This record gives sequence, structure tokens and C-alpha cells, in this order.
Amino acid sequence: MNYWLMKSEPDVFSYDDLVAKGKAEWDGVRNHAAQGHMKAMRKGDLSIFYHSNIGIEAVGIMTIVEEAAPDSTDDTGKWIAVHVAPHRKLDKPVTLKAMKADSALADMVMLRQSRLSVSPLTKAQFDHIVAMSKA
DNA sequence: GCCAACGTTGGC
DNA sequence: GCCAACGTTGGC
Repeated sequence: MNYWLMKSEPDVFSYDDLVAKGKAEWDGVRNHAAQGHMKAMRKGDLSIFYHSNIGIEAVGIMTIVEEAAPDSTDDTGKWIAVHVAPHRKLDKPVTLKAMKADSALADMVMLRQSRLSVSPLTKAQFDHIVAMSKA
């Protein structure tokens, strides 16, 4: 099982929107590094749902329910998307500020490359963020 | 609104 | 293949 972190602007698509839909295509990713991570995703992997721009915090956990397939919003046939479903909401959001301040997360890919919308997490990093959400 | 980071485009 | 110009993302 692998762990990931995926960003969305909540005014476009929020964690609550995903809960309301039950399942959604994670489309519109147009970055090769992020695409590579999505291709590596397997059914049952878990991902942190992070709100960028507004909130700027991790808010929930989702499950990968369908592996990489052509992105339905793409005409060129070049890009893929995965499907995700809500797993559970975090008890308390974990802010970017808190993650940056925590030395246990110093090597997090998202913190090193702030513009990357899909990034991998180690199990330790994933567990740490979940623990922070309960503190 | 600004700016840093970084990806893409196009001229050479 | 290099690199300057430009556009976008995302945090502040």
C-alpha cells in the first residue's frame, strides 16, 4: 500500500464535494511529475486531501478506487486520471504552517516542491499527519 | 496584489 | 540543445 497527497482548491472541488459525490475522477492534472505519481497509484492506496489557496490545510483522507485511465477532460489522449472516494474526514485540519513547523515532515515532497499537485508520502509521514489531526 | 518556483514555448 | 520570455501555481 502506498500513500499520497493530492491538492485541490476547495472553491473548485472540496473534500465535502467529494463526500457529496461519493466517488470522483481526479482529472485536470497537467504536470508530468504528478501524472507519474498517479500512474503509480494502486487500488486501495490512501491519499491525504489537501485544500490549496483557501484553507491551506489537509482536511481528509481518500481512497484510490480506480487506477490510471484516460482523463475524460482531455482531448489529446495524453493525460490520465484516477478515481477516488472519501475514506474519512480528519478530526481537525492540519495546516501547512503546522506541517512546515514539524521536523518529522521536513522531507515531505510537497513541502519541497510546493507547486506539485500530486505527491508521494511515506507511511511515517502519512501516519504523522493523521496523528497531528487528532492532537 | 505580489512574488518565488517552475513548467512550457519558441527563437536561434 | 540552449536559454530567454512568458504563463501558471500557490503561499503570503
